Amino acid sequence: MSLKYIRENLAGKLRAHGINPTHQRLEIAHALFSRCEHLSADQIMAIVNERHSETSKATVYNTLNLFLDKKLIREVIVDPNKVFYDPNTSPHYHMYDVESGRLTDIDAAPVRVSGLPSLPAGMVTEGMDIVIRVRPADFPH
Amino acid sequence: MSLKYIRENLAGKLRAHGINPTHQRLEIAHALFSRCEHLSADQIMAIVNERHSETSKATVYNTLNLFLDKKLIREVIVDPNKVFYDPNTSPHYHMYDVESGRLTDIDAAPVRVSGLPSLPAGMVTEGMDIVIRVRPADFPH
DNA sequence: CCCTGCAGTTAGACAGAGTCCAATTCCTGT
DNA sequence: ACAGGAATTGGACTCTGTCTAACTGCAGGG
Repeated sequence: MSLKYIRENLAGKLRAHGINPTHQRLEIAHALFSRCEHLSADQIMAIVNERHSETSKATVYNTLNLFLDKKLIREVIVDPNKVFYDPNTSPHYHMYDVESGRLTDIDAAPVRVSGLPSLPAGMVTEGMDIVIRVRPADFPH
Repeated sequence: MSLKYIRENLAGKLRAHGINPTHQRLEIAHALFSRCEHLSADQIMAIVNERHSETSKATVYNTLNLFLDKKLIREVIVDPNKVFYDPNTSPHYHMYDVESGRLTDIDAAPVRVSGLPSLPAGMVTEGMDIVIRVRPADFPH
């Protein structure tokens, strides 16, 4: 599976979500989807501009918000300082290592949650986030 | 139950958590515990300085972080822009109205979660956060 | 009663994430 | 080649939160 192949897939993926696949958008999508990690905006900008500065901060944010809007990626809010962007849009939850800041996926399929109250009238669920905060056993509390 | 009574309780509460109850700390504790809501740092500062400016930004943040440290309050991270401080330290989860930004408690007692994977070796759980994101049914998607 | 010392508070400078805007560049269709 | 809309850009700006160095105020000892 060549890089070219990945990129062509990416362009199709963007189009499938109604996004015009420009050069910068492909770069950013590639950063997110090639390594399947949770990245923050500044990490993405660093990756995209590794060789030589090609993409501005404004574009990175524009693009990420566009991707969010078109439901190509998800936003994970666990750290008060920054948002993580998650290329995995299948139902899943997260485990957050508070020491290292590392974020791991938890498949939602086997998870069952019961005993939740019913929603207030006129409200609908957008989604449910579960974050398990963990730390190394020897980490100074 | 007079205001005085509430305040004396508060002072005791702070002392019980190893916090020296100064004037500013009591003001901030009162803002959080009298109305049992989820407030952000700037909301707290606005409340405390309603009459005349008495408490600086630095003190508000110092105090909130001190309260967090001493486990008098909890931090709720649902909004990318700001942290909410939660005076309710009993086990509970949250419902977040993405339109209004309003945050409501969900008692943890009746809730059961099963099917979670086991923790990686050497890791311990700090806690589990569940956030149900809701919106009005007629809210423009 | 006045020192001394320390905990708490303060203003303001600073840092980092994210937004906004006006100007420019890039495409695409003709 | 050209016009027009979409995308991108740098830079200024806002906002949340932190840091620092100076200041305040109180408690305990002489």
